Amino acid sequence: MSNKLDRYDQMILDTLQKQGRITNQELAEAIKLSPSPCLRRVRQMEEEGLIDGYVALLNAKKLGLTLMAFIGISMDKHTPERFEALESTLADYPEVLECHLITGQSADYLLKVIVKDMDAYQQFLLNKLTRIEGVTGVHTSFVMKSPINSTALSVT
Amino acid sequence: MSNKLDRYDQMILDTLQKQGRITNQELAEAIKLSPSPCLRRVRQMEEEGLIDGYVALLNAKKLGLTLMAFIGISMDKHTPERFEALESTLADYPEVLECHLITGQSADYLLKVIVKDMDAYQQFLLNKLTRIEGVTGVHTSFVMKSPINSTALSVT
DNA sequence: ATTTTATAGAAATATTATTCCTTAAAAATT
DNA sequence: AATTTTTAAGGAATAATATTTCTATAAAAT
Repeated sequence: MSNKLDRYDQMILDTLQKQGRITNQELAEAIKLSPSPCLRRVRQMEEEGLIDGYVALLNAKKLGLTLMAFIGISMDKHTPERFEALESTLADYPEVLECHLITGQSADYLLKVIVKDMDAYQQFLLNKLTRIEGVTGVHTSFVMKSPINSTALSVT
Repeated sequence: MSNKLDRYDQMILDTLQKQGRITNQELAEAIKLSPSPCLRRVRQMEEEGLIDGYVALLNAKKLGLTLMAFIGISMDKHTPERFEALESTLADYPEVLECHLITGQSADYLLKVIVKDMDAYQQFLLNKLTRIEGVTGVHTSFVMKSPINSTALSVT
């Protein structure tokens, strides 16, 4: 763990967050370093877990997934059993991209969900979400547009 | 646009959503196809825009970014000018990972924000968010934990 | 000033991507 | 049903890239 990121590391992370499949040679050129030390730095940050992984981002619309929603969920009891059961059930549903335990609302969880259309949403709600033990309330906010949708964190 | 994804395409997308930097040879092996047609398929889906791009996902905690929040924003007027001004202002703030225009709440926008700590959050709120023209209300939900946090869409 | 440590750069080698060509299978036409 | 057309797979050669190893250099510590 040789913490503290210098300029090179920051530029590497900035670049990889935008172009995850850039070649090491192009990356090295972009940050003005030769390929060997550039690759060494990348590998070390991967080792350290600073870089969690690499993923392809798909176009939801082109896949026919046109409806995104945020769903607030209220629970009857706030016991670990209830929470764990809900979390592991949701983990098996591909519609659920995110599940956050939150403060500050009547809701306990906030979900981000992507489905094909309103019909699929209804199915998800009726057949999956509301059938989970302990779920007492559900509040849906549909997404009309997402002017910002990034995965890039600030490394400075 | 030769739509309709066959099994090979689905497997490619599934794999690339998990391992965005897998080599073409390993990918080909994983889906039981030889490297040439495998690469052809990947390139075509990139061309079609089905694959939006590739990114490295960083570990927020290890970067010192320990606080995630969802923020509901209410606006005074629902005019295009107000919306555009807010959106372009927020686009310049690296703390803001997502911005969604939503239905179903008193809020008009839902933001996903990641900052270093509560102090940084307060700065963001006071110096940035609440200074934007037209913002009348702000409601924050802090994230305690995120048992599910994925970018992978279902391709079946 | 000298040793130690850390990191850059160069070059050789191994691996991978890419292109081009051939072949096979499926679809369409007669 | 046979033939043509289209589509996509597989193989092999080539180009590009990653990876390793070694050397040199610069910074830090003694």
